[in-house]
Amino acid sequence: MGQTNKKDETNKSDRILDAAEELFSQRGFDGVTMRQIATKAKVDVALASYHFGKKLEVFYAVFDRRASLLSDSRREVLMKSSGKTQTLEQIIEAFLLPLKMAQKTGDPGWKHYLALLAYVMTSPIWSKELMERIFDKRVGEFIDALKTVLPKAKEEDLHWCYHYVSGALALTLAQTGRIDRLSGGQCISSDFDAAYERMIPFIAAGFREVCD
Amino acid sequence: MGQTNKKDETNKSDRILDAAEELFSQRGFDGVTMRQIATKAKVDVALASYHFGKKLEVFYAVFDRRASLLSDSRREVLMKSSGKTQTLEQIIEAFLLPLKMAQKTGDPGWKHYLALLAYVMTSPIWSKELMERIFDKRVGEFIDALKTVLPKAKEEDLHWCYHYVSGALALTLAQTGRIDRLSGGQCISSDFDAAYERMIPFIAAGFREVCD
DNA sequence: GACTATATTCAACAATCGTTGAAAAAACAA
DNA sequence: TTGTTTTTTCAACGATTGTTGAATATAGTC
Repeated sequence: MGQTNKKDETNKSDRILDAAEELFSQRGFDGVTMRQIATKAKVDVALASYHFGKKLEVFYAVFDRRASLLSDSRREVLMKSSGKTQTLEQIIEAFLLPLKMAQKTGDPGWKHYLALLAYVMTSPIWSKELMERIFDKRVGEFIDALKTVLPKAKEEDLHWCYHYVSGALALTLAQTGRIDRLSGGQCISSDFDAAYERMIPFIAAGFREVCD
Repeated sequence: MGQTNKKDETNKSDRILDAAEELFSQRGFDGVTMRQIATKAKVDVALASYHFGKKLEVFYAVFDRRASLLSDSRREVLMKSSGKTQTLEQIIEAFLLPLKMAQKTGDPGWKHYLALLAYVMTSPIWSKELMERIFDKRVGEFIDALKTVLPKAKEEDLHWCYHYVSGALALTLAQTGRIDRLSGGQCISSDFDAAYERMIPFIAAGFREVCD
């Protein structure tokens, strides 16, 4: 096999996924052609089909590659902190931590993937089949954790509040650059630290108001 | 002219925009072909080009058609309530009111348009040119109104909090159906009343926590 | 070395894309 | 009516799309 060394950056199979990841995150599934992916990966057009099959399967491969890493990390963090008595803020922080860590790696691939995740989360067509597959499981665990600190909360209210969290998060991951423009440069889309720092107290206060 | 009666539902020019609106909101710009638009509008393929020009200009025409209506309505509501002393909740409610009203018309066109707006808001490529054109102006007015009830707020915090609002709103408008699934049918994506009802106290509490 | 399996390239396919010019139809003005 | 303008249809264009089969190159095994 020519694919023994998985960390080799000259590995063409990985280069294809990297290129596809960046392009899909910016232009969406239909806005990207197989030839654009191949060109960016510096690879022949036919090679992507050889390794992954149809264009749709390339998209799935890109999405799945980091989905489990993210979801597993989220489960681990939530489980680890579950036994102890904890605050609402700590639960929210635990939920956001894997995303923060992914960003912190400095790997541009993760930055692109988070934008792709935002694209999938907000898309009526992709949301169902792709979020259901991996990420939906974690939401139930998150909401269960919230119930321990918000015992009076109605199930319906919890889900709507999670919906707001999910939306705020998605727009952050999307990094559209709009907040840069609206704030006159005072805020920066890619500044995830600034985003998370305020998001936690913002969300916690919202949950307490609606669910407590 | 064959286009005298603007309200005639057999008006082909309008039918094209209606069809394009629905398709673009579901599949995005690149996921829709001129032929799909024409087929849904029951019109020849060439007619869309005749009336609006390039495909991109069809997209712009769809976006612009309702953008000013929405933005003007938002300015009006914000202005009308500006003089009086008002609560944080009232300011937020005023900001959301035009969207609520648009939904309340029962016109499926508006429902599709709001989903299209969510698509544009969360897209790195469309957000800049399309949101800047019309909607960005209203955000400054909204934040100015917030300053009157949150005098101690830092500009940076206000913008980040608005960013969370914008995200929560976008995901609501997108109507992805995910909350239906996660909540086991207890919540429904298209139930804007339920979404807004909780969004206002949620957001208000968040603003107070971060900006007060 | 020879042999095999995997990886990559090349060339080309049918299908579909957005767009256009000319013909035909409809609406309008006189 | 006749003439004029606008709208709509028709047919087709060249370009690009995803995908494939055969040819070539590379790596692995003996």
